[in-house]
Amino acid sequence: MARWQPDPTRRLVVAALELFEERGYENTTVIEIAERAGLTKSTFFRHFPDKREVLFGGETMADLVAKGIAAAPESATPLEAVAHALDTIGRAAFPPDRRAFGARRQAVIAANPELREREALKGLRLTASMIDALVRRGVPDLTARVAAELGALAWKIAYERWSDTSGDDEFGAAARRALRDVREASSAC
Amino acid sequence: MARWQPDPTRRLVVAALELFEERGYENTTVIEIAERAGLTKSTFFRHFPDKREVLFGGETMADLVAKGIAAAPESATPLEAVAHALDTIGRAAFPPDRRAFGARRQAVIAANPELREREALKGLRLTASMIDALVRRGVPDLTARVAAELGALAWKIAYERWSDTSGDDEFGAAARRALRDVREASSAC
DNA sequence: GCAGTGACGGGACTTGCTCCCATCACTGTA
DNA sequence: TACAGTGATGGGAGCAAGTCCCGTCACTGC
Repeated sequence: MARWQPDPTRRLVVAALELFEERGYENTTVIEIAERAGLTKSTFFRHFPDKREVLFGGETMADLVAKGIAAAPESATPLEAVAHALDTIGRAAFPPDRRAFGARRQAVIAANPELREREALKGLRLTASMIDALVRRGVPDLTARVAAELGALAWKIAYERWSDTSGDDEFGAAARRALRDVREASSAC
Repeated sequence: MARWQPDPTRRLVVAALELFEERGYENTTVIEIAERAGLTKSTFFRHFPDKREVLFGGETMADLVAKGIAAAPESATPLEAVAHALDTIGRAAFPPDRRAFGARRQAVIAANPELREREALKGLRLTASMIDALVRRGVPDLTARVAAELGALAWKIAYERWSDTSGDDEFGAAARRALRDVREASSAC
């Protein structure tokens, strides 16, 4: 018999999400999460640097976006490069079967200030990563900052729509629509 | 003789900033901050909800921006309303004699992940507040979100320039220039 | 003179998080 | 078959953040 059950990281995430839904983030102890996953506190902190991160670990969106922007055709404008990146990400990190998980995760995050704070930090990282990738393409600094900010907003809107709706959209389509909407709105400011 | 020294909140902020500069945020204990201010841990947590907040408390930028947007002339476009708000804030919350403090504060925040995280949350609050104020003016939701995002970026750039430079600019002027730059950049995306 | 009031001191307690060491199924090698 | 690594986990000591509750005492108004 195997010494340990497989995929401890995933088990911790599932246990945490369940407990946060049942009794709220702040009424849940790291020890309780670990126990439900059949592990201990020590092991929890070997898989995640802190309690909040259990809902944010895994695929780092910032890296994916940076790669996507770098891979965009050279002729693309800044926002077109961002669109290319969002499209790539949709295929890589948001398969349709993860939508239900995404919706539950979003609800838990929205209900807790600490988790919203961590989400805000991830947003900053995403933006910083986009700025960096755009500057590497030769985009002027200020233009890159604006394009990244608009791209991050589009990403946020797309993720909201994708996880909230019960339709059968894929993330890429939602992202394209969101970016188009953001573009239109920015010319109406 | 008075029972307590005056302005305990300010004394705590000053003590915290000094200690963070001397030995770093994470090598500084709440007890140490309180002791340098001539107080105790209990009193610290009566003035601030947590350790991070000691550098973010006080004038809440989100409220000021909301008031500034609401007070803008009715004919103003979304971004003009934002400009009006930034201008008002400059006069109210960023007198020239606070620039040195602002620069020290920024350096400490930049050096620590926890403080950057809190700053990111404040940024979200600022944006949310701007969106709300714009929607109240009848601005469509998506337009409001984009204008708020651009406004928040302008605010950030203005604060960076204002606290970093040794010139004699006032915050309002820096904000106007930043918003104009952001506007130009957004049409180059 | 005298009973509130309210800011502060102080200590007990929970929990997040770190560190260090022991355990033991699995691995490759002789 | 034997045997010394390896590496993920268990477990416990310890520190600091943050909460709670209660006592203290200069100030206040009557």
